[in-house]
Amino acid sequence: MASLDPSLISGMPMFADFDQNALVAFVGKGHCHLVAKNHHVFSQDEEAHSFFLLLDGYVRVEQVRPGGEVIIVRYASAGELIGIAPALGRTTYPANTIAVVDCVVLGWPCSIWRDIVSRYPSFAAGVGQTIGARLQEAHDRIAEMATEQVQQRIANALLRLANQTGRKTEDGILIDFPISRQDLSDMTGTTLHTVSRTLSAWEKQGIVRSARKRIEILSGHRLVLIADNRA
Amino acid sequence: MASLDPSLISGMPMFADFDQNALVAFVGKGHCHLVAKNHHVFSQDEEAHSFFLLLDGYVRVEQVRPGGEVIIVRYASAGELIGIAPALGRTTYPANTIAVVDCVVLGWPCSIWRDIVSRYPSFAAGVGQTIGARLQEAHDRIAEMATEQVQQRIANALLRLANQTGRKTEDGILIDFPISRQDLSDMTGTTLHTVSRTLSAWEKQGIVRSARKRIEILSGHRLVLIADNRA
DNA sequence: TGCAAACGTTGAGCCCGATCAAATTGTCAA
DNA sequence: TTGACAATTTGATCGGGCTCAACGTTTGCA
Repeated sequence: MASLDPSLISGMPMFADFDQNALVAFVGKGHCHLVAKNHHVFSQDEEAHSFFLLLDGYVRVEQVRPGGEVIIVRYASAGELIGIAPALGRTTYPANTIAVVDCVVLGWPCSIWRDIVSRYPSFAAGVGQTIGARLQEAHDRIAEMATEQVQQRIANALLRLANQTGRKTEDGILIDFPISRQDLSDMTGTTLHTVSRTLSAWEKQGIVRSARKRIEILSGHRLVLIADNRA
Repeated sequence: MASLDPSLISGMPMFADFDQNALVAFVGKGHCHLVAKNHHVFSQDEEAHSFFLLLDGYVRVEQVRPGGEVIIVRYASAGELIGIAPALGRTTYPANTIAVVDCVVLGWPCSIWRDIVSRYPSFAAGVGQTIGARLQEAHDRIAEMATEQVQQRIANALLRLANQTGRKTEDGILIDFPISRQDLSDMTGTTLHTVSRTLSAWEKQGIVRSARKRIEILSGHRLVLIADNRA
C-alpha cells in the first residue's frame, strides 16, 4: 500500500484541529485494507484491536442475538468511523460489520485511542456527536416499533437509508448497494413476506421501483406521508 | 445547602483518579438540588445548561415523540450521571427527566465539561462506558420489540428494572419506586390492558405480587424462563 | 451450459394483542 | 369521613400481520 494522502480525511470536521503534520502522522499510523464484498471488517465479540474509518463503500452493522435472530443496527457509508469500541468502554466489538460492496477501510490500533481523544478536542467532539446520533436513532427505532404500523416502519427504514446512503438518479433516489427483502425485514422487525407485499403494493402505486436487491424511491414525498400515517 | 461531603462520590470508579483536592474542588463547583416527586429535573429540548449526578432517589427518563406518544427510555438510580448532553455533542436535552420519588441531584454547568473530561481519564472512560451500556440496552430493546412476544418483553422490562433499581426483600425483589401499568406499557410498547392481564396471570401463578404502583418479583427464575420463551 | 441455491411473489388461515366498554378498587385532598 | 379522581381489572370484539405453503425467477458456480 503506497503512502496515503491525508487529504482523504482533512475535510472532515472531526479532524478540524489536526494540523498538516498531525494529519500525516495520524494517517501514517493507520493500516489501509481492502475488504471484499460480503467479508467481515470485524466480528461481534472479537477482541477489539483496531478502530476504523470507512474510506469507500458501504458496510452493514448487525447484531446476532443470543437466540440466533439477527437485527441490522445500521448501514454506514464512506467517512464514518466504525468499530469504535474504545469510545464505549468496551474491549470487544459489539456487532458484526460486513462489507456490502467492496470497501476500503483505514484502521488504527485501539492503543492510540486515548491519546488521540485527549489531544484533539475536535475528534473527541466528533465521536461524541456520532454516538449521540446513534443513540437518538436507536430511540427513534424503539419508538417506531412501539407505536407504528409495519407499513410506516418500512417507509421510515427506506427514508433513513435514502438519507444516509442514497444516490440521486433521473427518476428519484437509488439505494446504492444491494439490499434484500430479508435485510429490510431485519431492520424493521417484520417478515420478508410482509416487506415483499408492501413493496409490491408501492410499486403498483409508482412510489418505488424495485428489483432483486435493488430499490429506487420514486416519490419520497408519498413515502413521507406513509411514514407519518397520513396516507 | 451546607458544604457537601466529597465522600458521597469518592467511591465511584468514575472518580478514581481525582485526588482529594480535586474531589473537593469538583464537588464545590456543583449545585445541590432537591427535586420533589413528579417534578422535572430537566426537560426535553430545553437548553442544556447543566449536567447532573443523581445522589439519591429514582428518575424516569422519557421521550415525547413528534406524534405525542411517550416512550420511557429508562429509569436511573442513585450514582448515575444524567443530562450528559455535552457528551453526545448536543446543546439541548434529548429527553424529559422526572423524579419518581423525592430526589437529590448535584448539578454542574456544562461549561466545565470539556475540562473535566480532558483532565480526568477515569471520568471520560466512565462516561464512555455509561453511554456504551445505554446504546447496548437500546439495541437490546430493539431486538426484543422485533422478535419477542409481549409477555417476554414485559418480563424483560421487569428484570431490567429489578437489576437496575431492585431492592431485596424477604420474599423477592421489590421495585423500589411507584410504577404504574401505564408506565410498563410505555416501556414495552404495548397497552396497559395487556400489561394488567399479564401481571394478573403471573400473580395467580405466584411469580409476582403487585399492588397499585408497586411490583414485587417473587420468582425471578420463572420470569427469566418467560423472558427466554421457555415457559 | 446446466444445475442448485438464493431471492422474491402470492395466497389462505389464524392468532395475538389492540380497541371499545364498563365496573371496581384504592388514594388523596378537602 | 367523604367525595372525586386515578389506577386497575375484566369482558367482548376485531383486524393486522405472522405462519405455513407453493411456485416463479435470478444469480452464481461448476
